[in-house]
Amino acid sequence: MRYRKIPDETIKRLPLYVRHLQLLMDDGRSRICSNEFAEGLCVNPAQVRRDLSFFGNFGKPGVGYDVKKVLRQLRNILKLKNVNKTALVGVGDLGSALLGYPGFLQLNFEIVAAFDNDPKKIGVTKNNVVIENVSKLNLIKQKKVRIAIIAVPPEAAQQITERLVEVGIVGILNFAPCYLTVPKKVKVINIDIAMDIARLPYYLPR
Amino acid sequence: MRYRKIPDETIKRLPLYVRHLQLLMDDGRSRICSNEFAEGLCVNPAQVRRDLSFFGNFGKPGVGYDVKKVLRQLRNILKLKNVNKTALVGVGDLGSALLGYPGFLQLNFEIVAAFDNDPKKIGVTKNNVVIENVSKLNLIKQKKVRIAIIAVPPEAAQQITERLVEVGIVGILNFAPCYLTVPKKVKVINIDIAMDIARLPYYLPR
DNA sequence: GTTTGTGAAGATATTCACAGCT
DNA sequence: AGCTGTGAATATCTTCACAAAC
Repeated sequence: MRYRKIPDETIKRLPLYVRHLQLLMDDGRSRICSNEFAEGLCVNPAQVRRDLSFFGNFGKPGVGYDVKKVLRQLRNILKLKNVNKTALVGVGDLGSALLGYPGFLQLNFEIVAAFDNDPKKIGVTKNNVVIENVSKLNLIKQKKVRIAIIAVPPEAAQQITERLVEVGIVGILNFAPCYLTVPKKVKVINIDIAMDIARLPYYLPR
Repeated sequence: MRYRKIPDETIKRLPLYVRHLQLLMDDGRSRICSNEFAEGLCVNPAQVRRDLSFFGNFGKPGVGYDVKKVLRQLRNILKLKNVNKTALVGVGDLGSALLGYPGFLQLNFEIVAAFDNDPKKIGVTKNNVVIENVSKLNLIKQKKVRIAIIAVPPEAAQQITERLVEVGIVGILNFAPCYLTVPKKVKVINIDIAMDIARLPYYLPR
């Protein structure tokens, strides 16, 4: 394998591979070939082989891939081996749902701090996390949290973002329906639910 | 303009254009050129022009685009002009949040039916919608609903999907962390929150 | 002068197809 | 024989750059 820039599209698929490998392992499978693996994920087998080959020669010709080994490698590449401490800003309906979302824990993410500006919510404990006033975002620095989830209204999102960057956040999962401006070192991933549903009618018949 | 298959990537951007045009209109702008429009969305101006040109000659050389006209056209293309009646299956934390999500109404989506299998929830009214037993999915047929949001655990998602297709659903927004198998006529859009956060640590420094 | 719409070029991503390893 | 890893071919998407429209 020679060095090449790893495509973003590859990185997007790796978590899917991790989840599927986890299922295979739970099923007691120890080996898998690219054909069967790809079929389970509805992707092209060559795609799987190329994606994996960016990171090393994980497979054995004539045999396939060792489920456990590839799983370990991918977790390592994605930096999911150690707990990723995460802060949540905005504990409305969506934020509350995210606080209890089991998918995060499965991937080794832990929400260790939550913030809101509603006096009625501050001090309340939800899913073992005490909701703090947004004025106390400094707690993020103390707790050395580097990842934040933004679930506030769009008007507030940019200001919150800037304060999050100040206290050391370098990765943001943004649920607010707006574009965030951040320094180059900070990575933002946007989840814009309304934008996704908005293109659904286009594809429908009649 | 000659006919060409419209790229999926273009369709993904149209809802963003709709939202931005809405903001411009609320600001009282009546015209906009591709340069300024693109800047507001952090995309390339040529991209905007090409995206729009797939659907007709919306702009005037030397002048730009008429905000109102393009907004109307895009809403038309995306089939957002009439109310899109939507059913929600699964009224847990996430489902509840979606029931109250203002972004849907802004785009002309209305959740007209909600289903769950928890006896404690059935009969309860949330956001003006009565939660029904999942055994009553037939209501979807009666109400002529064509779009559904799935917010159930992954184990239940495929079975629910099949029943939804039986009662006439042709578009699905799937929040369950799994791949759904559907007939060709049915369009599925997946929102997999855990998969999005799972690639965030990869991009972080150190 | 300004800005569109688009052919052509460039960039990126996917898939084929097969040499080479087990 | 079975399967990987990958060069080459293909497909898809983005951006440039400019003639034509206003």
